[in-house]
Amino acid sequence: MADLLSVAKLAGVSRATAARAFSQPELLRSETRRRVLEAARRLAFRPNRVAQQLRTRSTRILGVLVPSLDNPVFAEQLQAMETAARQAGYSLLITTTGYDASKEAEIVEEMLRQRVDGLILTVAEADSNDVLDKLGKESVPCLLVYNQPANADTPSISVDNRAAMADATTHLLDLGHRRIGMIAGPVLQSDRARLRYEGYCQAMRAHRLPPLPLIEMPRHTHADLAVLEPHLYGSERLTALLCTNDMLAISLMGDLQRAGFSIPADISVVGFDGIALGALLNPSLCSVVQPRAAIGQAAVNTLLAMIKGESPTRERLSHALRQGDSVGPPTPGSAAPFPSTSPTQRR
Amino acid sequence: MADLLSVAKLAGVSRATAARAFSQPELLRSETRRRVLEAARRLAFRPNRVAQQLRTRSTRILGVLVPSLDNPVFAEQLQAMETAARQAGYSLLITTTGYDASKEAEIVEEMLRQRVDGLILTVAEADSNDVLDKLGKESVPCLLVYNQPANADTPSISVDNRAAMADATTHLLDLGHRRIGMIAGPVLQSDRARLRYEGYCQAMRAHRLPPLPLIEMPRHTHADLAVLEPHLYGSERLTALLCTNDMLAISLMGDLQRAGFSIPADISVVGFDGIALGALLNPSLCSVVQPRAAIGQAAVNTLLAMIKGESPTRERLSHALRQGDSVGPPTPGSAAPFPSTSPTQRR
DNA sequence: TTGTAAGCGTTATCAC
DNA sequence: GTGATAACGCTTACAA
Repeated sequence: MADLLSVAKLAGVSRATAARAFSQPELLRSETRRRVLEAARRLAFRPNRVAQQLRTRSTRILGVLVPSLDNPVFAEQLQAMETAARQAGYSLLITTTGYDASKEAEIVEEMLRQRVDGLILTVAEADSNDVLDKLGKESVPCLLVYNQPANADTPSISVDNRAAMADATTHLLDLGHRRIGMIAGPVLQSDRARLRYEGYCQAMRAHRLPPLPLIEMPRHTHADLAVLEPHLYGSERLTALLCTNDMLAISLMGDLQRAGFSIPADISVVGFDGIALGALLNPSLCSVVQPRAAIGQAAVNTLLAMIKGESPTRERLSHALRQGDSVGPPTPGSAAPFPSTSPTQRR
Repeated sequence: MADLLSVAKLAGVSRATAARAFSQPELLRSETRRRVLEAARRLAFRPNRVAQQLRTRSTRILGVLVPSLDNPVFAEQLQAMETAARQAGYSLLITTTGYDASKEAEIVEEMLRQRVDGLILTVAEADSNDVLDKLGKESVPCLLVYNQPANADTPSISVDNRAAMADATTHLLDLGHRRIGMIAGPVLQSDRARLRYEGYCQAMRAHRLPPLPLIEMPRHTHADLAVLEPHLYGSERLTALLCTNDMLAISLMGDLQRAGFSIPADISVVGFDGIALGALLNPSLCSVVQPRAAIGQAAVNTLLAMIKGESPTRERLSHALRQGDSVGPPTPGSAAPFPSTSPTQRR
C-alpha cells in the first residue's frame, strides 16, 4: 500500500507537504494541494492510522467491556455508544466478559496495551474490584456504566438502582400486593442486583412488611420455575414478583403461563431495564426503565470530556416506571393452579 | 509509560535483548531473562501494541460491521465472534450501519485505514454493492455473514435462505394452511428478505397455490398492524403469517393478541432466526433457526484462515425449523374478531 | 508556503 | 547469547 512518501514523490513535493495536504490543507497553495491529492488518488493512498496513532500517541479508540450481549440492555446501550463515538471520530473495541472477573482483568490489560484513549466498563462487581483498583493507578480515563459503586473512586453513570426498585415495589404495594417476592440472577456477581434488593427491602419496610429473602436464579437471563415453585402455591403464595432484569421477567412470564398461571390475574410480574421488547409483548411487561440510549450517549460524551482533561463526574440518570399489563391488583379469590408434577418441563 | 529501552537500561542489556525476553524468551540465558522481566515489572512496562502493529504490519484486529444491535440475532452472533476472536488473540472493532449503504462505505474505509487484518460484514445488499466491489480490489480478506450473494465474488457464510423459508412454508401447508402471508421489514434494504420470499413463493407454487404479495413493514424489528389489517378479516383472511425475522414475529404476536386474535387458533405465526428469546415466550415462537453461534464462530475461523492465506470458501450452514406453540392447524370455524376502530392503538 | 529531520516504540537483520 | 542499527509510516518543530 502506497505511503505518504510515494505520494510526495509523485506530486513532486516533500513528505511534510504531502502530509499537510490532509492534516492542514489550508496551509498549502491550492495548486500544491491539488497535485498532492491527485497523486494520492492515483496511488490509492490510504492514511495509516496505526502510524498516526504511534506518532500522536492517541488511538481515538475507546475500549468497551460489557458482561454479555445476550441481554438487550447492553446491546441497546452499545448501539447508542457506537453512534456517539463514531460521530466524534472514535471507534469502539467491544468485548464481553460473561461476568468473569479474571476475564475482565485480562481484557483490560489487553486494551491498555492497545493504548485505547479511554475505557467504558460494566463490571460484575464495582466495589472491591482489583481491575478498577489497578486502573485507578493508571492514567487512562475510565468510566463505569450501569455500575453504581459505593466508593467514589471511579466515575460512573447509572440510575439510582435502590430508589428505582423501591419505586417499583411501592407501585405493587399501592395496588394492594403484600406478598411480593424478588428474583435475581447469580447475585454474587452483580452489585446492581444487591442495590435493587435493598430498594425492595426499603419499600417493604416502609409499609411495615417484612422483606422476603431474595430468590436467586442460576442464570442471568433465564428464569427457573423449579427454584420458584415453593413460593407459588399455598396460602403464603406470592402475588407479585420483581425481577432484576427484563429477560428474567420475560422468561418467567412464559414459564408461569405454561404452568397455568394467568398474568396478572394470578400473579403480577415486574421487570427492570425497560428493554424495547418488553412493551411489545402481550401482556406488555411492566418495568423500571433505564434510559439505555441516554446512558450510552452520556457515557461516551463524559469519557471524551475526561480524555480532554475535564474532571470526571458521577452521573445519576433518572429512571421511570413503565406501566404494563403484566401487573394488576392482587385477586384474592384467584385460585393458584395445582402444581404440575414437573412445572418447568419444556419441549 | 515505560518503553522497552528503559527496561533494557534498567536490566543492563540492549533493547534487542529486552524485546526477546517477551517474544522469544527461550533464546535468553535464564538469568538475563529474569533480570529483564524484573525490570519490566518494576517499571510497570506494558508492550505497546500500536508500535508492534506498525512494525509487524499486522494489527490482529478484525473489523466487524452489522446493520444493528437491536436485533438479538446480531448480538448473539457477535457474542460468538468475540469469544472466538479473543481465543485466537484477535480483537473486534464493531460498528453498526442501520442498513445505510453510505455508512457502510464510510466505516469500511475507516477500518481499512486502521489496517484491520480482515473484515466481517453483514451488509444490507450483497449484490451490486459498491463497497464490496471496492473491497474486491483490495488485498484485505473479507467475509460476508448472513448475506447470501448471487455472484460468488465475496466469500460468505449463511444458511440457504430460500430453502429455509420454503421449509417453513411447507410446514404450514402440511398443517393444512392455504392462505399464508409473508411480512418483511423494508425489503429493498435486505437481500435475505428477498431470498426468503422466493422460498415462500416456491413452496406455495409447489402446492399449486398462488403466492401472495410480500407485505412490507416500515421497520425491521416492529410490526405495524395497520398495514396488515386488510389481510386479517373477511373470507380471504390469512390463517398463517411468515415473518422475515423473529423480532417482527414477536411484536406481531403481541399486537395481534391485543387486537383480540388468539394464536395459533385464529392465526399462526412463524419467525426467522431462532433467537433464544423466542422459545421462552408463551406461546413459544415457531421459527427457522439460523445457527447464530456457529455462524459467528465459523465466520471468525474462516476469516482467520483467509488471513493465513488459505483460499476462501463459501459456506452454507444448515438451518432447522424449531417447532413452537405459535403455530397450529388452521381452525375453519374460528371467527376472526371484529376489527376494532383502531386495532393498532397502544398505550 | 514548503522542506529538513527527529522522533513515536517496536521488530528484524545482521554482526559479534 | 547478545548488541547495533535500520526500518515501519506518520507528525511536527524548526528552518528556509
